[in-house]
Parts: sequence; C-alpha cells; structure tokens
Amino acid sequence: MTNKYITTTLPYVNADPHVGFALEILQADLLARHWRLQGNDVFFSTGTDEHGQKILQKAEEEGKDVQEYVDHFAEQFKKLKEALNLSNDAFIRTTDENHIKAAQEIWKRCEAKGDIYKKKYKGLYCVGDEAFLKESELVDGKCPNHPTMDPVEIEEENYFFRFSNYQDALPKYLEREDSIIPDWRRKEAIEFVKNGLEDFSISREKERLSWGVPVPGDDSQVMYVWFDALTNYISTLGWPEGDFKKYWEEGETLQVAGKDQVRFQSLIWQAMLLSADIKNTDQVFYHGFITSGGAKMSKSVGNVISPYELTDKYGTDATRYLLLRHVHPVDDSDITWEKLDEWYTANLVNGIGNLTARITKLAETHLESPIETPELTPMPSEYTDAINNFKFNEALDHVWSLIGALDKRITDEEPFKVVKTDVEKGRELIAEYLEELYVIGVLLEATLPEASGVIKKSVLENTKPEGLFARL
RNA sequence: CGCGGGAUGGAGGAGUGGUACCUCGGGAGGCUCAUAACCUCCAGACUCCGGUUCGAAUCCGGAUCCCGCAACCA
Repeated sequence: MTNKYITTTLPYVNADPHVGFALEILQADLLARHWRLQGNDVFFSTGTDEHGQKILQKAEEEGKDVQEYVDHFAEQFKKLKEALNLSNDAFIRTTDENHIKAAQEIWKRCEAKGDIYKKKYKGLYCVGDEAFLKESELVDGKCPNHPTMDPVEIEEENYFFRFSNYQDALPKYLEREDSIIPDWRRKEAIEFVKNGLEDFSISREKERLSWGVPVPGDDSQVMYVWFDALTNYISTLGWPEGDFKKYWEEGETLQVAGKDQVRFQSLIWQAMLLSADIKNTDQVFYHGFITSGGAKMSKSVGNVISPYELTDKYGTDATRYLLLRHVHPVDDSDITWEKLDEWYTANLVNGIGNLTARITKLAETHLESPIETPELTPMPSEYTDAINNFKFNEALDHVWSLIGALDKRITDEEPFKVVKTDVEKGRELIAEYLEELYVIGVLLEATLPEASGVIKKSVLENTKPEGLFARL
C-alpha cells in the first residue's frame, strides 16, 4: 500500500466547464479510483483558479462583484463532481484563505532563497488588454486584439522570479524518464530548457490589478495569477502542515494536465518547488485536446460541446465511458454527436447493456437461487498494465474484448437449448456466465461506477436490471 | 531553415525490417436467451517523391498538410 496524490490543473473560472477539462478530471478520477481499488491511500484534488485580470475584467463587464462572480463559477465547476460522479477528496479554490496563506508562504521561501528580486520592467502595454505585449505579438506595431489603439510604453516595477537559476537543476529533474508522460513531451521540455531560461515577472502593481494575492511585505503589489495558482497543488494538502507530509513527501505524486501546460507544470512549477526546497512532482501526465467536427471548439464557430450536454444526453457513466475510451489519452481526438451516438449504442447499449440483460434473464428464468459471490482473482495484467501506462482506451478495449468473448461463448454453447434437454448442465453454464459477468462488473468499477454496481448487484441477487444503458 | 509531435481501410486506434491487426460503420448469411440484440463471413488502408535493404507502414533524405509551444477559451 502506497500513499498516492493526484491532481488536475485548476480551470480558470471565466467560462463554463469545458469538455476538455471533463476529460482531464475523468482521467484523474479513473486513476484515483483504480489506485484505491488496489488498496492504496489516495488523495485526489481539483478546484478552481480564481484570480487575475481576465476574471476581474469579466466580472466588471457583467456588472458583478468579483467575489460573487467567482463564487458563481466555482459552483459550476463543483457541480461537475455530481454530474461526472467524481471521487475527489478536495476542491481547492485559489481564493480560499488557506490557499492565499500558502501562496504567500511559498513566495517568502523563494524570496529567502534569493530567487525573487525587484526590477523595473519596460514594455509595450495595451490598454485594451491591460497587458504587456511581446514584440512577437505585434501586428503592424499594434495589439492584434485592439488594432485601433496604439500600444503605450510603460515602465512598471515588478517582482521577478530567478527562473534562470534552475537552468541546471531542471534538466536533472527531467532526466528521470517518467517525470513527464508521454515521453516525447519530456523531450520538448528538455529542449525548452536548453534554449535558455529567462527570469519572468511574478507580480503586478496593485493599482493596475487589484484582484490577486497580496505580495508579502509589499502592499503595492499582487502576485501574478499563476504564481499563486500553481501553489494550489500543495495548499490543498494544507501545506506546510496538514496532510502534506503524508501525501506529497511520503507519497507518490501525479499531476494531470493539458498538453499546452508543459512549461507551466513541468518547468515553472518545478523550479518554484526547487526554490522552496520542496520535493518535485514525481510525474506529470499530459492529455491531448478534443476537437469538435475537426475544429477547435469555440463559441463563434458554434461547435462547443459541454460536459453537461453529454451527461444530459447519455448519463454519467456513459459520459465517463465515451471520454475515457474513445478520446485518445495523449493525442488529439475529434468528437461529433454522430460519433458519440455510435459509440454509445454499439458498446454500451448493444455491448455491456445487452449482455447483462441476456445473462441475467437466463439466470432469472432458469436458476432457483442466486450464485455464491464469485471469488476474485487479480485483475488481468492487460487491464492493469494499460491503466498504469496511462492507456485508458486500451484498458477499456480489454474489458470489451471480454464482453465480446462472453457473447460469443453464449452463442456457441447455446444454454437456452441445453437447459431444455439437460437442466443441470444448462444451469452450470448460466452460473459460469454470471461469474464472468461479475468479473467484468468488477473491472468496470473505476470507469463506470454506477453500472458496475448494478451489474454486480444483479448477479448476486439473480435479477434482471431494467434499462442499463437505454437506447437513445 | 525557432523547438517538438503527427499523417495507417468510410471513422477511431494498434503495429519501430519479414503474409498489415483491432473496434465501429457498410454488405451477405446464421441464431432466437437478450435492449431490432448476438454470432459468422465478405469488401475496404500505410499522405506524396526519392534512398538504404533480399525485403520498408517501420530506417534515411526531401515535399505537402495538421497540431502544441504561441493571442475568448482544456
């Protein structure tokens, strides 16, 4: 038994939950549930990232008090727990008191290490965006978002983080082969470090941006949003006290993130940890993106598919199934309503749903009493190896190969005929099918918790369940 | 020539030198226990151009297209 810590990135609360985040949190949930079933002590965290300029701006646009605004969105994300049947142990909001304290504490430690310094920063500033622009971002010398406004040169004194101090330490961290999954993203990170690390600004003048964590010992500055946000991975554990020691120091840690996060999670955050003398994250797993109809989901294209639309149409378990099996764990995947319908019908309705009905009906009709609870053997290595290697789709492929084999076996052995000529033989066969179905039910515990429960219960009580995965 | 990844039947995936495999979808049969389900069989593919090799989806070079790092958003 091992202590295991797993977390997602924190979604930024300026929009409704994205299906890509649903994918991320489901992957994390699958791992968390699987590890628990294997007897580990698991801490699974998620939450919301609530500070920063964009949120303040959005709240103002909508004429809302910013705290009210983030409260509203935090609720939208918390509701995912029920909609997707998530097993997270914590939900950390970066506006939580203990998080703010932790963010300030890690700031102080980095500062004590000499990694934070004040510097005058001169750059082109777009008033429309309220953000500094890089030379490379300019289009005809103007801000691409606000081509009618001239960028103004502004000088601001900010705090900087000595990222450059970790030019040698980060490659050492990245040497470990499983520090980043998939491995080719690790190469991407190593290359990035090789190209040279530049210190970056980690604060803003409070006058310009009030919605953030105050910089310790300097009332005129607040932290730049993701310096504060990254700290959530340990503030959620109560760092520097609480369960931090148990799960982070003495446990194995895994972060799940989107493929665009490599720099933030595997470099910047790891440098912050090194600076504060805190153990690095053991592993970061980067998932791919979901496109819809071949294009990036966007409101203007009108191809957005929200997690709640999925759960409304297919239900919780089916949504989990669709995202975990039919979306590739690390590569980009495309989904459309047509494909989703097809996957749902072929595998859930005609697959596990029909097989369950088929067997439990036979049992209900021909068995006089329920079977004994089947003795469980260890999970097949095809399944556990796939999960441990983050190949969630292949793990489920294996379960579905068992479903197919059982369907075939019933067709071949014709128990419905056997039972007419040799009752005892027929009953033996049916009891064997029930046991196999039970094993399949057990294998589905981490992915389809509800359906798994229904299947196991039906087997043990010798009753046919109604409408496990109904037709659309 | 900024860095990195990718292109396999209609769709999604596997396959790092030796008869191209799996799932869905399509077509034809079979079965009747089941949610018009299930089983069997069939058709159909390695982006393009070169090279290495007895032999290339796989290795090398080049081209084209796609994606991330890198402008509402995961």
